Amino acid sequence: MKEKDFVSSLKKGLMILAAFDESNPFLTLTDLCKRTNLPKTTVFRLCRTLVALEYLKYDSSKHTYQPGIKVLSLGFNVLASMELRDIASPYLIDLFNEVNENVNLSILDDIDVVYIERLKKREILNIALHVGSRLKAVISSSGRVILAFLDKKELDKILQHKNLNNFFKEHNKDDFIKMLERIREKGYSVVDGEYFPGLVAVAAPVLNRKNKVVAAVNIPFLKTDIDVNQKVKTLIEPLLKCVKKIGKTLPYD
Amino acid sequence: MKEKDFVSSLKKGLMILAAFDESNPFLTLTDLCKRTNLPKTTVFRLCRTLVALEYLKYDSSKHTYQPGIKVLSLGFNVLASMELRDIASPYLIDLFNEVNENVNLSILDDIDVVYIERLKKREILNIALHVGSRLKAVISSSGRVILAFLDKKELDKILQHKNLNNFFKEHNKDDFIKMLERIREKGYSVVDGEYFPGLVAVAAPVLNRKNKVVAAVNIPFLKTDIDVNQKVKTLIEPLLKCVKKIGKTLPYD
DNA sequence: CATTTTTGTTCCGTTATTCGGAATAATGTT
DNA sequence: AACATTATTCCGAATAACGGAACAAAAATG
Repeated sequence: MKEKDFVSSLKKGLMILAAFDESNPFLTLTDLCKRTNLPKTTVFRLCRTLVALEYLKYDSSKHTYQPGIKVLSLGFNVLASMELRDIASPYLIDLFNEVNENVNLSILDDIDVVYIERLKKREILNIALHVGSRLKAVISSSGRVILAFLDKKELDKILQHKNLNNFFKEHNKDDFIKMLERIREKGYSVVDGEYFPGLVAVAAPVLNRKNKVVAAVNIPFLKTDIDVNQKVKTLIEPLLKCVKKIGKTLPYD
Repeated sequence: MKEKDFVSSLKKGLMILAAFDESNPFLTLTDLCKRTNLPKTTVFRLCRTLVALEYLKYDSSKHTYQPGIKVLSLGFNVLASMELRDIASPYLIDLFNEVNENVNLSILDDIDVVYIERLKKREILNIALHVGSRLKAVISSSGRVILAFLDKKELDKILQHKNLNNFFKEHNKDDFIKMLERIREKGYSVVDGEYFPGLVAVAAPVLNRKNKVVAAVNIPFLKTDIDVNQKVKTLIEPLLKCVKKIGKTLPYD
């Protein structure tokens, strides 16, 4: 289990930073111990270091740690280096204004789909996903549409991933591939309630000028009393226009 | 120089992640050595660890490292935990649509102002600032307006910060404080070309229901041939309305 | 194409540093 | 006030991080 030449204290430190999430922005020392399975003293020492580096903030009155805003600069150095996001952003705003629904931009990372931009309506009910959130590609509308437009070779590599074994116990692989083919023909994907009951999403691929998928834009909505097919129809045209515009604006590979 | 009980390998690992930025998304091993002043072998070992943890990606053909998208999840755990951003976002879109200028939301962190949301026009010329970017509070419109609405005690603490010594060699401190008072009276700040020649920005404070500043919204624009005062006048009203709405929607402290 | 220079990777002995159990201190709880 | 929980300090042991040097692989140069 021991990996060779591996700086474990770095790993442990990052485990601590990663322990915080949306629903747990404040954690005490013991919380962190539980979440990381590291001994108290170790966590304490690492936290002290992270506080000194300002990646963590400590509230001495409540004995809670909180990620410092400085970690943003880590993450955003990645985003900033993504031309895609910059280019897409204005077109996404247009789309958002046109359809008046939430709009997301995501890319494929390993077997996951990661949100890199997100425009949200003012709503009480909102899906707890944000920029940086990950979803299994196989279950999300964006993921499926990206997979559908991938080269066979790349697709195979992903579908063989061990972490998808469970998924393919419940879903026939050949059927899944056939479904992807149908998505490719149509040019967009629709996921209706599979991820979460009552939640529908349509997604379209962003193709660069070499016709390679680089991202996907999706529009999720709740099916209350509306006719889903009708709704999808009204969304598809603006969505497809949007991804086409983004693709055209992208630089060559 | 040695700090007590300090996990230095964690620090070094984070130095590596922090070495990447917008203009340097790809770095080689030697690049990283230069930027961090760490010995080759050490950097190599740390990079190997970060790659294994997927916080770094390695392109073996070009011998370059690149931050993995996974670091996003670190940074965004912070953002996600910020109700403020969530609440403000839709109002910022409204403002953006209304004035058709870039719109930024930022908060104070130490003596810096950090962007936590940013809406951008489709433009060739764009300021190279993004979510996570930091600016000295004393020189930015957002920073100044936040400072202006701070308690005297908090303000003093910031103005005494050692890293501002240089600033207060060139600027008289009393004059600066008087300027802040004027900003407070007006309710907004205007920075005209002080940060960058030809760049103007107006900013207004987001006050929570206890009348405490929690953030600022600003609108930057380039003064080409337009009348700056005129332009400012047209922006102020929508801007002030926007921050008021955000403030009202915020939860109690 | 041969030579030199730069850059990346492995090796390995040394020692500093991380480690974590146990003791102590500080908080909170009943 | 007694107890329980959580945070912090201490310290000796052992590991794991360190970095110089040697080696390998690319690039650059002539």
